[in-house]
Order: sequence, then structure tokens, then C-alpha cells
Amino acid sequence: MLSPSVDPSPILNGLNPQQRAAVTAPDGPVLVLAGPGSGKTRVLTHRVAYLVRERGFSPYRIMAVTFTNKAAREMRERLEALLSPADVRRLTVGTFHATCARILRREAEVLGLSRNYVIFDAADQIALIKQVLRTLNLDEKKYAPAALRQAIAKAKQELIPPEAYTTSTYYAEIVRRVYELYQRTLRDNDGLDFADLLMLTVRLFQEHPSVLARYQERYQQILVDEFQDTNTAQYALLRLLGGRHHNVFCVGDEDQSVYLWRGADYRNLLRFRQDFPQVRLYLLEQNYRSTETILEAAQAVIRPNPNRVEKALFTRRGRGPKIVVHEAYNEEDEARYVVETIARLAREEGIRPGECAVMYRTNAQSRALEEAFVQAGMPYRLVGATRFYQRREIKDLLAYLRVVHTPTDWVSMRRIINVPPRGIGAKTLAWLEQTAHREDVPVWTLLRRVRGDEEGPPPAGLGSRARRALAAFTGLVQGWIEAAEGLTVAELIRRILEESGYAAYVQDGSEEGRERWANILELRNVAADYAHLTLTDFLADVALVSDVDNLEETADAPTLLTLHSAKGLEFRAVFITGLEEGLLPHQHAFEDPEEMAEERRLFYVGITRAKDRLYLTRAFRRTVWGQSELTRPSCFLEDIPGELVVGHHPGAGGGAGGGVGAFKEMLAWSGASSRPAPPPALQFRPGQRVRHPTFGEGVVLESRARGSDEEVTVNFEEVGTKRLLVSFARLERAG
DNA sequence: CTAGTCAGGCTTTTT
DNA sequence: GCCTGACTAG
Repeated sequence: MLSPSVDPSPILNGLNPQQRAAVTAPDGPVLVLAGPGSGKTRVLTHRVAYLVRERGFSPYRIMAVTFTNKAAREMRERLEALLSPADVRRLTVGTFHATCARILRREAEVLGLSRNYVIFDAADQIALIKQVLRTLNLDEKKYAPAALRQAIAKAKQELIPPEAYTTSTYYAEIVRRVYELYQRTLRDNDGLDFADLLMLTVRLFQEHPSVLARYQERYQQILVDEFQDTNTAQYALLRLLGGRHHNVFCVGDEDQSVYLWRGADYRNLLRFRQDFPQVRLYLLEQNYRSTETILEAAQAVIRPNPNRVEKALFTRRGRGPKIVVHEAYNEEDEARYVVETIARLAREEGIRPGECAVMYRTNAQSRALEEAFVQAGMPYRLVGATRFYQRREIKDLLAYLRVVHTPTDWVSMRRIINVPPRGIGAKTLAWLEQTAHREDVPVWTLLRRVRGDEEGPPPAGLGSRARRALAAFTGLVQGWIEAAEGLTVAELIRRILEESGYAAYVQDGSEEGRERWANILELRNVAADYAHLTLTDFLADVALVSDVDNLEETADAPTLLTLHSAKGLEFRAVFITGLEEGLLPHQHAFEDPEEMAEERRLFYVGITRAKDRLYLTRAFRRTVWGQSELTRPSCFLEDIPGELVVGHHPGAGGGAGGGVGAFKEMLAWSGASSRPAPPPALQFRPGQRVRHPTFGEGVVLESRARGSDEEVTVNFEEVGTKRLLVSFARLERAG
């Protein structure tokens, strides 16, 4: 293991020549074009370590920008092996958004911004847009808040403020008017949305050259991961910050650009080469992740995309097993196939469930999969969909905290002013909004007048019941504001939960209520973990974390996630489900070749997550909005060479004609006959007593072969009837 | 004012 | 098929 040739620098140990060249690149702009699994993160990390240890840069002068918080955390962890803890702490490592948030907090005054601004996430933005629509007397049925949000975000990403928003259509005129009032209301509430974080930082630097100069001097080395995903604002930021020292080190892969819709522009790769003419180019073509079979399939899938530079990717991992294409009857059958195969992989190939991932195009597809996992009694980890921070109870509690933090935040207050119900209804709300608007004061001021805390015109037009309800609510908030000073965030949460009646409101005795309460306790635990954080910091951090960031590595359970969230991750076995026309590629892509190219890249990202085994599945019938419909295999499947694949390869066309009865379809569905199922010897019999580690003891009701596995139905004493797969559920005979 | 029922729209993808 | 918003009875 010990090599006789002593390498002078441990930082370069174990790097291949291509990686080494990139890591040791001389000063000046650098662009590393890296294929999937080529050790991008490694190169980035080692470059940072190299700059500190070999080139003598202070960690304080280095900024590394990643795409997700998870990537940032991973980078820090890797750096801890190469640098001293003190050095790692002094580095600036984070996402664009988090980094900008910090800069803005520090420089708030220059921009005339409140230092205690609150970050509005997508749901908050929607709520605010709805409020704006009401004020402007616009019908939210006609002007979808989600579409308006998208339009506003797009403008901000392109650094277009409301006053510069030009319009040529009636709809665009509406957008402009909504954007204008949205932005004003946002500021009145001391709020910044995601796009603001970037746009305002760019503006800060553009309009205040002395501030820019300070940051240029501080960050002499800038490193960027996933460069292909930068949008106009982010790129402008890089250009500004790197404008003096030109030491911008970008790593990216245009074939993995999947955020066009979010404003990402892979043409920034070209722009970068124009704006920094002395840029040095490095290629990383060796793939360390996947087998030859998987890598070849991936390249075959991406090749048809126009205007790309072909990379000569290669791997030394050997051929590996073939890719399995599986056609299931419907989405439930597809999900069962996935669960059973994961079980089989664990049994026969030593691939742990935790090393498997199940991917899909849309979040809606996760339901059928989840149900299959639950039925089999197999734990799973779900990324996205019902995101923790988007759950109602979490948003409610955060709204309470925000109100205590900034009582003039009407968007948050509106959310919880009557949750739990305390007699403040629609009429009272309308009165508050109108009066506040008419007198041009925050609602909070009005509330204080109602309670008599503040001098002002008497509140006319309020009934005595409403008045009492409002005064009581104001008293609660006032109490928390006063208490907040001396309390940790966790203690404040405890008090709010109790005094607001929210605890009792959630714990209504139902199963759902228990779950919600558990989520609330989890948030309180998060707060307790960060006991040193002030309420301001806590709220800021919470708004910027996403689900992938908190992916626990420990539990041995498969991960369910969208293809988008899969970026940057790797798994021994990957299942890509729903390979159907209209789903992958998605319906929206058919009119626009650009979008179609992005769908292809998305599929490419999915394939290249797999190290050893790749499964591509589809359902012959799929339920869309409660209607079961026939599907057609994804056109992408045809691009994978037949010799890389076993199983059902399209070409003969799976879709049966219309007017065929369900029974005939079942026969026509080739998967039905081609599934070999040698029934295993059954281990359990009805009547037997069994024990399960989490469900406790129970009696077997039924046991039957399911594929190559055994499915047992058990009536547990504590939790009732469950269906379990023997290979997963750690079921023992008892009694 | 609340709690219940019902109709209609909805699904890309996320920092 | 699920969630949101509108409507209705108490």
C-alpha cells in the first residue's frame, strides 16, 4: 500500500493526470469540462486545498460556490481531510443564495434594506401574489399565481426590475402591474425572495464600486461547481467578483444542464470564455462511477442532442451486467417490480437497499411507489413532494416565528391570525387590510391601536366581538415579542405552541394529527440543535435549506427522488421509472426542441447516477387524474443499443389500439407472460404467530408467493393488518 | 364565525 | 384522485 515513490504533495495523491493538471492550474480563469462521475467535486476540493497549502492563499480569500447545501457540506467534509479545521472554518463555502444572503445581511444599510429581512420561499411568494391580485382586483382564476410567480422570478433572474419591465401583450402588462405591487409589498414586509438575493447583490456591486472593490479584494479565488446551471444573475455576480483577479475556477458539464426553466443558461460557458479570454480549458473524461454498459447507454442517449461538444468518456470498471428494461402492466405493478427487485438485489447481489435509488420525472409519480414500499413493509426515504419545510404545520409554526420576529410581516400574520380559529374571520380580515391600506399604516399598528397599546384614530366599523378577538391575538404576539429576547428559539417555539393553542389544535387525536405533531417536534429539535442561533439567523437558514440537503446517509433504505434532485448523487442501483411518452420526455417538451433537449439531458443525468445496475421501467397503463390510460414507450429507449439491454426493448410498439377490452389488453401486455416466477418455498402459514421489530406481535392471515418473494398478511395486535415482503420485513416466528 | 360539503382544476422540474 | 376555494347550515 505504501508507495516507494514519495509524492511531495499529499494533495495530488490519487489524482489522475487530467485531474492533477486541473488542480494545479496556474492563476487565471479556468474552465473544467467534466463528464459525469469524473471526480468533479474531488477536483474542486483538491484545488481549494492546493491553493491554501501549496500556493499560500489564506482560506479567508477563497470562495467556493456549490449548487446545493448538501454539496457544500460534502465539500467541507472532504476538505477536513486535507486542511486544518481552523482553515476549513475560514473558507467561504455555500450556495449562491446563501452566500448572497450573508453579503446582503452585512451590507443591508447601503441598499436601504432592513438587516432583519425575511426570505420568502415559493409558497410565501404565491400567498403574496394572491394578496396582490386581490388588491388589484384581478381574478386569480384568470391569472394563475404560479405562472405570475414564474414570470416575476424570470424577470429578476435577468436582472429586470419592475420599472424596466417592458410589455407588448396584455398579459405582460398584467405581469408588470403585479410585479410592481408585489415588489413594493415584499419590501414593506421586509421580505426578499430567492431571486432578490441574487438581483440585489448584483445591484449592490454595480451601484457601489467601493463595496465591490472590498469583496474583490477579499475573494481572490472563486470556485464554482455545476457552472452550467448558473443563470444570468449568478453569472453577472461571478463576472463582477472575479473582475479584478480573474481567478475564477469553473467546473461544469453542459450535458447535465437541467435547469433551463429556472433561468439557467449553459451559454454562460461560452460567455465565460469570451469575458475571460485567457481562460484555460481542462477536460475530465475518465468516469470512475459507472460500468461500461451504463456509460455507453448514457452516451447513446445524449448523442442526438444538437450543438454539443462530444466528450470521449471512458471507464475502467468493466462491462458489468446489462441494463434491464421492464414493462409493467400499470404503475402499481411497476412499483411492485421495483420493490421486489430491490429485495432481490439485497438477497442475491449484496446491494443494500440503501444503495438503491428510484427516480421519476414528476413528484406525482412517487405515490404509487410509496404505497408499494409501505405494503412491503420496507422503509424508504422520500426527497421532495411533501417537503418537510412545505408541510402546513411547519409553515404555520414558521409564520408564528416570523410574526414575532417582524410583526409587520402581514403575509405571515395573515396565515396564522386565525389558526387555530379564534374568531377572526374573512370580514375582519378585509377590514384590517382595507383600513391599513387607507391609512397607510401596517396592520400591526392597527392591531396595537385596537388593543389600546398605541395612540391613533379609534377603529370604526368593527364589532365588539371582532375587537375582542383581535385584542387577544395582539396581546399574545406582544407577549412573545417581549419574551423572545431572553429565550432560545426552541424555548420560544414551546411557548408559542402552548399559548397560541396550536399544540392542542394539531393534536386532535387523529393519525394525521400525530404525524403533524411529530413534524413540529422535529422542527423544535432542529432549533434546539442550533441553540446558538438568533431568531433572525434561524429563520434565514431555514428558508434556504432543501430536502436533499438533509438526506440522511445512515438509514439502509432506498431513496425516492425526482430526476432533478438526483443530480450530483450516485447509487449502486438506479431505477428510472415512467419511461413513457409524455412523462419522460414530458408533455411540455414536444413543441420546443430546446425543452426536448433538456429532457434528454435529464434522462442522461439519471442514467449516469448508476454505478452497477440500471433498471428502466415503464407502465403499459397509467392512471392520470383518476383515469387509466394506455401509454407509449419513451422514444429515448430506442436510442439505447439493443446489445446493452435485456428485457423488453421497444420497437414493436407497446400501445394497443383503442376499443380493446381490459382483458384483451392484459393478454396483449407482453410482460404478463414473460415474467418468470419460480414460486419460493413459503416460510409462513396462516395462523402462525410472528414478531416484527416495529409492528410487534401478530398472527399470519395469509401467505403467498409474490414474484420470487413471499408476501405475508399479518394481523398485528398493536397496529392492525399489514402486508409484508418476507425478504424485507424482519419477521420472526413467535410463541 | 365555524365546520361541513361540493365542484373544479390540476402536475413538470427547485435554490 | 387530491387539494383548494366557494357555498351552506347552524
